[in-house]
Amino acid sequence: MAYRETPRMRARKEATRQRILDTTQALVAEGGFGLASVARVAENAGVAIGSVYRHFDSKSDLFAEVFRRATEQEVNKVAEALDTSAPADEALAEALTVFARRAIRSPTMAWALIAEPVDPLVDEERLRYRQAYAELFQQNLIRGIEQGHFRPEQTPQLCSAAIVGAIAEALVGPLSPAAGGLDSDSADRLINDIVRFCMQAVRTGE
Amino acid sequence: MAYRETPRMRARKEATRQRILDTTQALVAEGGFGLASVARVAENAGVAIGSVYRHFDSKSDLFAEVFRRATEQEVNKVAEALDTSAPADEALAEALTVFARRAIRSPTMAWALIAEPVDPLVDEERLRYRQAYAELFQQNLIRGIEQGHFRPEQTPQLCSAAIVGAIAEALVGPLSPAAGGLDSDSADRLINDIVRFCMQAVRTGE
DNA sequence: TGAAAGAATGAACAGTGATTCACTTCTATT
DNA sequence: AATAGAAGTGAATCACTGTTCATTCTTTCA
Repeated sequence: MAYRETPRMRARKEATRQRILDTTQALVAEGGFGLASVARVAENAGVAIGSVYRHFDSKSDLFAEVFRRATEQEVNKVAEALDTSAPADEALAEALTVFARRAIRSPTMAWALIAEPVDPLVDEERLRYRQAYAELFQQNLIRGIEQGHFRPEQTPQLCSAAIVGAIAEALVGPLSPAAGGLDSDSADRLINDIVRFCMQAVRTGE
Repeated sequence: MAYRETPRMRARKEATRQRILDTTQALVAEGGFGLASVARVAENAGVAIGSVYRHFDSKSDLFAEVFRRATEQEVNKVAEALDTSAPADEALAEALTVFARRAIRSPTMAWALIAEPVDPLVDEERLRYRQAYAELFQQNLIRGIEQGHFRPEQTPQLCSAAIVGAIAEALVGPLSPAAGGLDSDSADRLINDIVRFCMQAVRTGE
């Protein structure tokens, strides 16, 4: 035996792996999973096509991991916003604001994570991700109902789906093909409108 | 000159054209535009692949026309529901019910029309279709605001997008991968929940 | 240094699907 | 019946991607 994996090599391999992941995520943010062909990923990452397959079993695997990474970030941000001692309605408003602001900042990524059809493997991840959101919102809605802020007769699971859909469509639908980015004023107005829409939908009449 | 187009021939051509359109629409309803490859369309329509290109310049053209047809039906149904002398809020509730019921009846078609990424040409049509909905809802919302049923500070265009998104996501998201169809009881409950969500979102607190 | 073993490479392959076009079949007219 | 002109055909072509693997390059260690 003349060769053994050494820490240096392991670190280098890991770095390449991360570079491939970063590159892919950047491509997805730019044009969805559809833009991230293996050839393009390889080129942007500065490796050969074959090397991608040294680090990932298949393109689906790579995509699933990118999806997981990107999603985790988003869910964590929302979870953070909901994890507060403030009243449930305020917490929800804040969480929706965070969600919307981040989606506006990268609408293509938002679309890719929420709605782009990709692959059965990614769809599996997507279910988990929906589940994660649903659980977060569900807890918040239950808390809000207890506190008397939210209407008690609504179905939390459905409402969270409807909220996600409302945000996604309001953002990526009418706005993504339009001029590059919207100025921060209209972005703020948009976020306010969306949050108001969703809050009003779940909130009790006071 | 030995051949001239005759009414009989024109009718036959038109019939084939319609058959291709019908077949394509059926495939889209079954599995989205992705299922409608030219080869499959041709086979199901009982013509050769090349014949499809006698009737349509390209697959994109065919898709755009199918999209237009299918969409027009939906928009008309919603317009019908909104065109009433009843109060604006009742009209909206009815329109949303119609929209949701029809989407539930053919969720794949709903998804294909609302969200499936297809083609720049279809995207153009999609914008027109959004515009059509936005105009319909906008008029209704304006009427409802005048009548004091809807909150005056909301942005009609945004709200209609949010509504479309909420319905779409609530329907196709959590429900399409599940068992084939849902029984009529849970379908009714789902429709009620969605309509309630949207109505509550735009309606004034009374 | 040199041999062993892993890492990297990218041309070649395979699958898919839109589009073309040389050819056949059909229709209407003389 | 003969024929011009249109409709119909589907195998071949083109374009695009994911995946493989024989070959080359690097790293390690005796």
